[in-house]
Amino acid sequence: MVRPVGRGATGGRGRRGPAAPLGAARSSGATFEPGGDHTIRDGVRMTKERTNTGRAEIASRSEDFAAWYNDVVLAAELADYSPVRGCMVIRPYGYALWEHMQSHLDARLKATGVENAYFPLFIPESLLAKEAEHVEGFNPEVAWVTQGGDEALEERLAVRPTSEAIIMHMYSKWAQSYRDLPFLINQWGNVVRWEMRTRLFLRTAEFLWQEGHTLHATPEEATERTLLMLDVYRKFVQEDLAIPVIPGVKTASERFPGAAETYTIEALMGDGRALQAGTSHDFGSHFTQAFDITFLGRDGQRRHGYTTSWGLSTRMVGGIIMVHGDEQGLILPPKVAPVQVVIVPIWRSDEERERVRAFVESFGGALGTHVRVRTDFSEDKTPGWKFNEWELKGVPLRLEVGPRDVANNSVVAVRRDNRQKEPVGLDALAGRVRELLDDVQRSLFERARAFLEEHTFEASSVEEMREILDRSRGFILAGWCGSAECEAEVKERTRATIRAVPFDRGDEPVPCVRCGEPGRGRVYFARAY
RNA sequence: CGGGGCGUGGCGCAGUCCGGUAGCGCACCAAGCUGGGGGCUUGGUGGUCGGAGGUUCAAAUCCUCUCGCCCCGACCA
Repeated sequence: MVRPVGRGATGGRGRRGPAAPLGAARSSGATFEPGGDHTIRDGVRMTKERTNTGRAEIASRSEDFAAWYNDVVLAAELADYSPVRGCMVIRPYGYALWEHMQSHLDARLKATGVENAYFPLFIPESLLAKEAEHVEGFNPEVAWVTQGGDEALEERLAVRPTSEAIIMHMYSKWAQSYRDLPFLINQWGNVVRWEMRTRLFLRTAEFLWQEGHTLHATPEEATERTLLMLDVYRKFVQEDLAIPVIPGVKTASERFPGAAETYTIEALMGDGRALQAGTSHDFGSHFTQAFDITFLGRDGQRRHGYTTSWGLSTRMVGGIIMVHGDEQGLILPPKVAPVQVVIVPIWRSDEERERVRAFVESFGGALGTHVRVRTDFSEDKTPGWKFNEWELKGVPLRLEVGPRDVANNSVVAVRRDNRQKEPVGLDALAGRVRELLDDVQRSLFERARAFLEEHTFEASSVEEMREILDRSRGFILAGWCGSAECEAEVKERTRATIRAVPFDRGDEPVPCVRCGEPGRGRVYFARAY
């Protein structure tokens, strides 16, 4: 819900006038915040005498994170609700962000030898049903096509919830000899999962992602691939999206249907809830057995191959919003920001405007060859309005250019993450812009890393976990004996799940938070999206 | 699937209890003044009140049915 500004909303920016009388609260109710006071955000009613500035206002991040998130997505024009239940429209600004994410990730995937291809959206039921755990896992959320035109189909078609089935089918056709292997194929596309409850970017019935599928001659090679791709994700998310992650293994209950092992990178959102940022699955020979994928080895023996798959979705757009955003709106990591630098010209008279325009043109073009620059010369908005608008949209760096700057042969640079202003002479502009963008990228990561560290706790009992989760959400490192019973019990009592069993948990025996039996090292628990 | 809320110009809402022929702010259009943190004035455009039935002289308002969306819980990238 996006409301006009000037209604005395809490935590708003740059608003004047007395606080408006309180109206009906948001229907959404309270959201709990780390260390927050659990207030319900007050929706505020319009009054006739109040003057509005007419700009979209967003909820306070600290008071109602969920409402803030929705408001930011809508107000920054990343996405909008569609007439189709559970499906959203990704708007140009949001799609541009996704495209930049794609190009960074795509390059990283290709650097490991992966090639892109495209497989059909429709998957015959008989194929989907071949791997038992796989069907069972996805059944509840599969959308089916039963009719084409006026004709009922002989076999119904699943709208892919994931593409293992169709790709394994093709792999069985293509795999002949060990000389053909490995198959390293990635697909950028959409999938459909009939979700009960949806949220913009975080969980929609249809979403965009990439899914990579590989086939190998040996289990070792498949495992190596699985871990390699997890590391590609880790680097992409940390270096390009500036989001620190915890890599690790999923427990059996959190494992992908049909996988022998599922690996994950887990990120921590600004409200202290965890988000799975990417997953990589080692299937062993589950799928090659089910789909009869065999090849002839060097020794003349026919044997089954080993497969992997790994995916990262538009959900990470939500991750960027929830990790970096602030009360003013989005903050985008420079590497993937659709607009990295926005130039806001300032003028009073027509004469000044033309002088400023000429000045901007004198350096804007050159700057634009290095970074993604947008100049906002629209005449119907004041500079102040533009400042707020582009901050809402998360542009990492703003250059203010007015008559004073023209006179000084300089501009005023303002970074989005901390709003620090500095004058920059034209001769140093290109270099300084690059430095500032790099520094914003770095600072965002550092800030997020500090947040993650400050919100990672140790607990030695379930009670203690509950206290921590009530007081200040985040990751909780705790001992776990390895049993599904204890895992389920903890979930039941705390709503926190095991997000990852870290690779570096050490050998120290630690008593299980629930039963006290020693397990190896500690695992990460959290309430998750 | 359970619980809650909401559908009235593009957006946000009032009006619904107590029927009388639709209103406010913003946005939008025009003009002028403005412009270094969400400007001001004046004048305008725009709505079969989610849909279908019904009651009535008269329905946004009352009755019945229906569709959709959002939020909160159980499942999931």
